[in-house]
Amino acid sequence: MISVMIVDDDPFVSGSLKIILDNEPDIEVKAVANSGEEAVKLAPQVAPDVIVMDIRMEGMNGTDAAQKILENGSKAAVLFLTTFLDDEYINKALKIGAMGYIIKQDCGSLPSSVRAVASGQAVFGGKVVEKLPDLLNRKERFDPSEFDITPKELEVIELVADGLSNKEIAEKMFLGEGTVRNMVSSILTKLDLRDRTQLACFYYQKMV
Amino acid sequence: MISVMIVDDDPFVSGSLKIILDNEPDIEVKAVANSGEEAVKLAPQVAPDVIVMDIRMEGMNGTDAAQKILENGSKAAVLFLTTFLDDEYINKALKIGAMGYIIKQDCGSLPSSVRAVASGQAVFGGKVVEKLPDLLNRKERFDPSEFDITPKELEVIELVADGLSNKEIAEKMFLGEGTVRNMVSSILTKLDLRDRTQLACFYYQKMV
DNA sequence: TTCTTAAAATGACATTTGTCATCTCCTAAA
DNA sequence: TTTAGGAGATGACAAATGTCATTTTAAGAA
Repeated sequence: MISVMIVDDDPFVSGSLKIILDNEPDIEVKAVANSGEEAVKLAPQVAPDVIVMDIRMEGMNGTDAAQKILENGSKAAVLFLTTFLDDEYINKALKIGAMGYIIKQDCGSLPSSVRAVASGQAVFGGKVVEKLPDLLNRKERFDPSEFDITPKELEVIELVADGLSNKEIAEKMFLGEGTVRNMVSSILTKLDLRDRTQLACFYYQKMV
Repeated sequence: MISVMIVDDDPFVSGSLKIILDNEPDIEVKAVANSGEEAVKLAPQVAPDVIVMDIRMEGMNGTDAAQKILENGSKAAVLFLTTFLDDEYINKALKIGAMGYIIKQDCGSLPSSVRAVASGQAVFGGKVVEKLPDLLNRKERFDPSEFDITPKELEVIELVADGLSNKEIAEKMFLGEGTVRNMVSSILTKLDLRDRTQLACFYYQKMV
């Protein structure tokens, strides 16, 4: 039997998660916390095998709470939930030793993810993995807002620096090829560069 | 019902895996391949949801086989098995879009891993995750003689990776523009790349 | 609702790029 | 000496790229 603690500041969400997980014969929700602080307090008493935790919460956020809990000696495997792709958190989640990072939307996969995490495997939402190499390598000594580079443009930059053609980028981002061309063009203007190769060089010299 | 194909060049291992997985009510082993080549051949007919594959095999290795299979349009989620921590393979596995990378030893977690992978989550053995940040940052050293890159070609590569156009490179090296074009073309062939941007990426990822 | 603005797409265009066949030198080996 | 081979060059060509003007679409503000 896998014992679970759920942490989410939205009672509706935590309630739903509890129902989903309690419905599984081999999973038991032992506690529900409505904030990071409460989770830190409950963890030692409950001693769950798995902690399912929202990463973005009012007050103490998910990663900080998890860090505290693990520092306090908990053996729990932490499985983070996120509504969308929070790039910024993945790094920290990995660093503190989280065992999972999945998208809230596909709750259908939650039980199997909990089991996998309980058995010592690490689980990531599919989309997260695709970005993993980029995310871990990025060192951010470049401030995109400085040149008002939009998030979408940043994505294009990373794909160009991965060697993709405009057509490939278009497919990956669900845009028209011409659009990508325009975006690249606009990026080049903003960064005062001439072509995509210079953009790739810029990326590796200034952004990685 | 999750359909699975098992790939391992050790019949004892593949047999054991089949027994373990067939024992699960919601998992069905549809095929067992004893080599990478066989897996590539079988994949289109079997069309499994998940491919459980040994990463280190005689003949075609796991990553190459998986790459081929995915290129052929298979929608399968690939779950790699490894006897211990094969650092070298993780990078490539991630790059080709593998959905799992776990340790053979803890077969107890295999069913739950298969389920998680089938539901679109990515799964990694616990120890793998700890090493992930290091692994992704490390770059394999590049040996120019390996690809018989001439010294002059090496110079061209560096200039391309500096963002220069063919014309600029030609001026700098006192060559014709066409010659530079041919040299770049030859370099691309040798390194199995498509265009100068990919060459620049290659340079920063493998050569600097 | 209408108006406004930003994002996305289109089409036309010049340029760059990558590939290939071919040609000219030049040099080293026979 | 002849010859084979490499480096460099040329021309032709298709494809990809970057730029620009313009249009369509979607979403918000009025």
